[in-house]
Amino acid sequence: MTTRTYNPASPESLREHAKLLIGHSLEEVVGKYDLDHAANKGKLGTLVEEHHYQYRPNNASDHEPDFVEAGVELKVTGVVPRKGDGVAYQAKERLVLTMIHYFGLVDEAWDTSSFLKKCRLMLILFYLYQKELPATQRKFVMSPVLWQFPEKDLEIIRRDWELIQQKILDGKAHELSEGDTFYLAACRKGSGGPKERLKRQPFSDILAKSRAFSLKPSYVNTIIDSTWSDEELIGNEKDAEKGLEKITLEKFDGLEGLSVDEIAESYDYPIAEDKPKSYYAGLSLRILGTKKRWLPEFVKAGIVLKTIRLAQNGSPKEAISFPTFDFIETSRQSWEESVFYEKINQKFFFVIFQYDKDRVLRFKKSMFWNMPYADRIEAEKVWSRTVEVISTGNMEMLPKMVDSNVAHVRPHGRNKADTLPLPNGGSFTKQCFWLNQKYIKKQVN
DNA sequence: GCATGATCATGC
DNA sequence: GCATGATCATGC
Repeated sequence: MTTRTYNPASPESLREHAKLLIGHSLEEVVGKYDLDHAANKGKLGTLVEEHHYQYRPNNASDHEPDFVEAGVELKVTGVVPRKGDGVAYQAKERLVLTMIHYFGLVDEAWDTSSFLKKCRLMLILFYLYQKELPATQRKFVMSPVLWQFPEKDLEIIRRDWELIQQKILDGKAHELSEGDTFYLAACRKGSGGPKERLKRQPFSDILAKSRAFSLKPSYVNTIIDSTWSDEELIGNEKDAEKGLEKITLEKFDGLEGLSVDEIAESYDYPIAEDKPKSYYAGLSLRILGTKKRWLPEFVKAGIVLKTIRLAQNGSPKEAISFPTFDFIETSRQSWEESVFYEKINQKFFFVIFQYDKDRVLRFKKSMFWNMPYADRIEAEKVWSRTVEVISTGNMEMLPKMVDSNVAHVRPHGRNKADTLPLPNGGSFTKQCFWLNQKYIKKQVN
């Protein structure tokens, strides 16, 4: 028998008990011996529950929170030093909440959903991710957070949940993507690779990858930030009921056909003769109601704002580029580990302008977009070919625009001399993935 | 006119 | 100084 020094029915007491871990690894607190003999060596969260709380993890965990009496679900997640300042932390990855059961989910209603039952109130512990250390030796950092979704966020999460459910009802579980939704995402969960066992879905014979509900990394960062301040977000609860998507699109109502200068004037945005590269993004943000260089709601949802200028014939002036990739790292990664994969699974918000016959740039429309399933498959092919080319070293064989109707690879450095090493010891001009202009044209029209 | 290659501009 | 987003330049 163990003596508990906390009250398992009190969320606040559970949080206080978690604080004892700060600055230590689990091994330091409960001893190595116990962990070596742990029945479940898999998940750090489970180990914390078993050994730090001495609480027997429930087995029907998909339907009830870990600490049943307190209604608290325990989550343990990795953070890394934030780029730039190195002082604060940021999420290492998405926070996986609970598995998606394709057959069960379709019969659920949001209010009584197993997701909500389980995740309404979460105690989130953060550890410093260090690759070289086993999980039980990683140190806990930051104050544990007792997280209850604000009403405004919960409304958006409900929509996300319903959208995922709808896709399964439509027999499209295999087409799910993290870019479908805003805060809550259906992330890949499972072994991956050739050994993976695909899942059956209720309304189609096509097998689907195993997925889990997760909070996007961007949302996890918002939770992390909340440990420093209680930021008041713009907007209000009434807005949230309409959904982030609708609110955003409504901001652009009535602007169709107006010239950039006319819009700038009515939004008190500087009218510039020589427009800097970031001009249209800045104007779009102003229309969305912020003077900042980003929109908190978009940051939280991981939505990427892109401005697109179309020529009179409807073709975008430019292709869309992604970050430069490291040849060596890319050649070692799996598709799902790749940055390109991550990027094309994001949700985008396009603000589209078009030049008229007098070469005046006018607002055309705005739209949310995420890459359709078939095109993600095509993008994977382009990526695979790229990996192949890197490994053979025949760099002139990199996929070009004519090789795919979705994406291609092109230089992306300071200049030709700006290179990165190749696995074979040579080096080559920095490259990145691009979405084809024609493809973008098709998607926005 | 378009595909491809090359480079610029900005913010962190 | 560099990553990223944006844009220019060329040759077919």
